[in-house]
Amino acid sequence: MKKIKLQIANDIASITNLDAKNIYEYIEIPPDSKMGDYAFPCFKLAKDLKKAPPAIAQDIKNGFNNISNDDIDKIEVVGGYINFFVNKIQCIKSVFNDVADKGEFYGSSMEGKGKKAIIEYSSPNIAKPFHIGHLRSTVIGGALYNIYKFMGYDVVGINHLGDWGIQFAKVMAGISLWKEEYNFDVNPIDEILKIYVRFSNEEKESEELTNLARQWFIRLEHGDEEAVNLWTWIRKISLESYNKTYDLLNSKFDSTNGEAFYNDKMQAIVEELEQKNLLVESEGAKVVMLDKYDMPPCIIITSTGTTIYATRDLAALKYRIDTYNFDKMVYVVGGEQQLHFKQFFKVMSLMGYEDYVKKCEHVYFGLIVDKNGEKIGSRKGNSVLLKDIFNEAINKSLEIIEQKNPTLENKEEIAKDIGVGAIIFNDLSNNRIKDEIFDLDIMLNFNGETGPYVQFMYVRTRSILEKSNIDVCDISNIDFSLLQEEETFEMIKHIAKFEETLKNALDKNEPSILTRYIVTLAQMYSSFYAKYTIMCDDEKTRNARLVLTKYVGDILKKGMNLLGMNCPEKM
RNA sequence: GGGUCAGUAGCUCAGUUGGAUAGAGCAACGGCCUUCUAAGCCGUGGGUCGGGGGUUCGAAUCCCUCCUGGCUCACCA
Repeated sequence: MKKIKLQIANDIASITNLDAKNIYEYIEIPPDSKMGDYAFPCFKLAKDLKKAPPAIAQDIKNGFNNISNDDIDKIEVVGGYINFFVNKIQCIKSVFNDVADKGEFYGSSMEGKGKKAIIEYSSPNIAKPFHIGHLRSTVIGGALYNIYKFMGYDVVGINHLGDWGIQFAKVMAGISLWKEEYNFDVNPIDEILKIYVRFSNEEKESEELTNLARQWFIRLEHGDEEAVNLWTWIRKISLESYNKTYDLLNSKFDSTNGEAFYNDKMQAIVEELEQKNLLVESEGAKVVMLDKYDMPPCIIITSTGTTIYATRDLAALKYRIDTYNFDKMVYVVGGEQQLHFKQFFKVMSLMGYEDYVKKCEHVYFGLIVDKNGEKIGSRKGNSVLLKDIFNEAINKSLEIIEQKNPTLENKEEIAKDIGVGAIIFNDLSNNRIKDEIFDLDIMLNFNGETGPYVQFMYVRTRSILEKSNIDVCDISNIDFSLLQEEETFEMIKHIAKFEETLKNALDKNEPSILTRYIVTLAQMYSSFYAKYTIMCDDEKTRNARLVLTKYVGDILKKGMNLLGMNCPEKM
């Protein structure tokens, strides 16, 4: 398909003596396929050629009379548009050959070859259990990780754990005060959360508690043995609990170097800032003034002498520059932190790392809100733990399976794929910048643009293929003219857009582009399935439809896997 | 108040970077199971693209202005 568009661009270019690249950019797809497969609007040429658009269109059409192009069946002029009708059989043939050639790599490209991308995502504060606020970064980052990899990048996924800082010290202070009142044997991470919540509440009444937490953090930064031991213990049990969730979400990290990892690298950054005359004292803290850039100061050392997240982000980026020499550095962090990233990027630029800062991008996203549009947070005590949400989703899926398909084997495993997949899919189905409404009933609805719907369509394709005994890998005998019906051809055109879709999703760091692509494909296949009998009596037609079924299934599966979803073979 | 993101059908959102008659899903209503999974399909209704101005062959899209909402504005991350 791409080749056909390119050919049209070249032909128009040779007729008009214009640059083929620009022409290619102008070519668009008509709103209705009855109007053609490609269209070239001539309005943009009107000024240069000093002619009315319809006349230009007619001229170009006439020009095509002298060019032989087997891929094009018909050319029509409508107003200022030239509409091209491609030869369907040629087109189907080229798509099928392309899919067959590339196999499981269909849709990938060489775009990222030889390039290194770092994706920082998930990055929870591990002194607390995994709650709903951590979901988006984990899911969006995970999808980007997979997509970058598929597009040929050498990817480093970093879980920049929040295992340092005053927050962590609050938990430590809380434990030191109240450890006798809690039992850490059974479910230590839950007890730690209770302590954190209690500390946060009591802190509002007592400044002493805040001071105590600061003391603990100072001790930790100075390597005090008791503090370090306590820190090590909290980190270990937190990670154990986190890994259970990461397993469910298929999250993969190449590094879990969190903030603590940079503890011994921050002194160097502070010194470098001092050397470059960027640090000033203000209200007892050491800061970089950014008023020239219309931003508040960036705090590097607090008035109590400890570091802060900006310090750690600076040290981390410096370390990554030295260690990885990346081509792209993507921070998957919530939109609340936009100012922080702008500040920290600016400071890094001022230090002379502008070339690297240009390769950095803060990929942010909206909040998760409940049905009433209220933010779901962990501070007000209405904390929603991710493991509880997953359990609820999985249980609901199981109930539905019991209802719809009680004889299914391996129900628990499948319910897990459906429940977790529904949550991932929901998270990735809207533009990531918008707030996400978290409503399990909507995402588990099997009708509509949901994870279960897409999974079900995939299962259908597998179910049919299982019944057939033909070798669907061999397309040498397929009669492509049997797939020319309107909707079928539309679906094949959609298949041809897979690579473009992935490239787009990558360029914009926007997994929802892929999600919507998959939904559309699933819908198209579902209509196809309802309208035509795939296992029909005519062998040639059956074979053609089966091959198409296989390709659709493969792409659906690939797409879901890239998003981080599992896909059951039966459901 | 400053910064920033957003405002499209009753609800949740798309809209190919300025193109042809603004599209999906949910919800509502009406059809379709004796055939490959009805966990599905088909159809109907539903719009001042937040308001107003401007730019031009052409605007949901670009510029200006106003209105509304989210996030954020130095020692939490």
